[in-house]
Amino acid sequence: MTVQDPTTLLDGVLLRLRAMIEAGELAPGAPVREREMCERLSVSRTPLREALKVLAAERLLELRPNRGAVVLGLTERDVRDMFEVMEALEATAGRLACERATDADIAEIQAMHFQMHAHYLRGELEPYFQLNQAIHARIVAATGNAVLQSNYAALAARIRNARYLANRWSRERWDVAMHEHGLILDALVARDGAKLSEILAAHLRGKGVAVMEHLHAVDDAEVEAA
Amino acid sequence: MTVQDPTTLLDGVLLRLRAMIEAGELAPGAPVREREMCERLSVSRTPLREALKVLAAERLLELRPNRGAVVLGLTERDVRDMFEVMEALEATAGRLACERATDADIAEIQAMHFQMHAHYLRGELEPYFQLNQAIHARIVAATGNAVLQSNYAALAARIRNARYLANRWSRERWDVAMHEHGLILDALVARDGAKLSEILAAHLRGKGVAVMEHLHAVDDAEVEAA
DNA sequence: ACGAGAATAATTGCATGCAATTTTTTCTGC
DNA sequence: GCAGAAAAAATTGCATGCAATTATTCTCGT
Repeated sequence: MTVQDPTTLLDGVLLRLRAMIEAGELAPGAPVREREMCERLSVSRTPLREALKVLAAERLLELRPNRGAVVLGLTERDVRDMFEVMEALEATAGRLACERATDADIAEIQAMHFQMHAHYLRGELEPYFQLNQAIHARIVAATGNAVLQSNYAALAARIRNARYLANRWSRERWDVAMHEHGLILDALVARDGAKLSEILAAHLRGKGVAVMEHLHAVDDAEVEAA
Repeated sequence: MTVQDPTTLLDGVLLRLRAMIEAGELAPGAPVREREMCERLSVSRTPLREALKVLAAERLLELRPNRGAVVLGLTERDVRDMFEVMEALEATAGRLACERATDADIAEIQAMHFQMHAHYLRGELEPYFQLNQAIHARIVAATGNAVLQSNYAALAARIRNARYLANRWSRERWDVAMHEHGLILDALVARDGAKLSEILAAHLRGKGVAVMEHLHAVDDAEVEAA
């Protein structure tokens, strides 16, 4: 009669490990020692090892036979590749969402948009990002396409783990993004699928470019530090 | 010093299980009993159970807590959703492949195309399908985008498991598909990304429609049989 | 007979133990 | 001192055992 809501230990371990990776508590490149992590999560090696296999399948970890697991970081190429795929997925999502979203879906997204706008005006970066992600995910969900949704979510999760992407935006970039979000909402409300698709793709390309630039900036800084 | 090439037992089990599912040896809805499968694969429950978790993460199995694993079939909606996503991925692949494929890539795809055409002329369905799949996969690979490639491969694998999709084509449908493949090759050779993207999307939509129709035909037959 | 409920069997989830591999430490010879 | 080998320690991969849950069979009352 304990408080174990996650149906199984494995589920709990998966949730906790994913959270730790996303939080950066387990940084990219960090090895995951089994016994140590077992103690930390208070489970035996069996469910932990099962979780490691699953996370490796999700490309969050790499399993080196006989040599343990390490948290996967993202190379510049990974980021580029992922943005390209997300662009394709979001473009499709935009088109389909305009066809299939219920009015309630759109109303909800609209509400999120305004709330995000408020955070933007107040310069509250973190809540802004949170809602930003939520809006994009919500548009994808509004397509009613579960496969699209899960593929998108998997990519979003992987990208989120590269935390350096999130913070540090130029004011300009932020302004542009917010403006684009206005266009996104307009197209959605008008149910103009072609336009929404196009705007989402452009929006994501912009984001991708910004991220890549920032990646370079980080690299340069590291080079100088070395 | 046995002949165990797969680095680890888990890998071997994964390979064999995937093959069994794809071959229909494990039909959709069939439960996977652990001990039984362990005997069949000559491994203990540990690596088998790890494999089950991974396959569940890949949506090939469903894990019902305390009640074992079952092979997942595809609902009509699943098929529709998956074709929509594949269409998006292939369209993107077409565009990127035209930008980035090497001449060697294109030459190889061209060779596969002609070989496939030969099978078409001889009415050899199975080899045709094999090459058909290989060509699409090869175009995706030619983008150099590993994320795109793995997402595409995962979807293709899941769809392949619904084997009823494969056989049973109308002659017309086959002719149309072969014709479209000609256009695909032309666009690729001309490195016309926009066109290739468009053709691939249309090609996949056609395939999707054919599959859905066939699905309905199967359903109707089953209804009559009942 | 038939169905509800108890007893039994089978199955899953997890912990632990052991062998094989890898990593670290300690030795040895130069 | 130090590079390299040998030994020790640690870590992973896998098998097995046990408790808990689920499925099956049996029993008994109507």
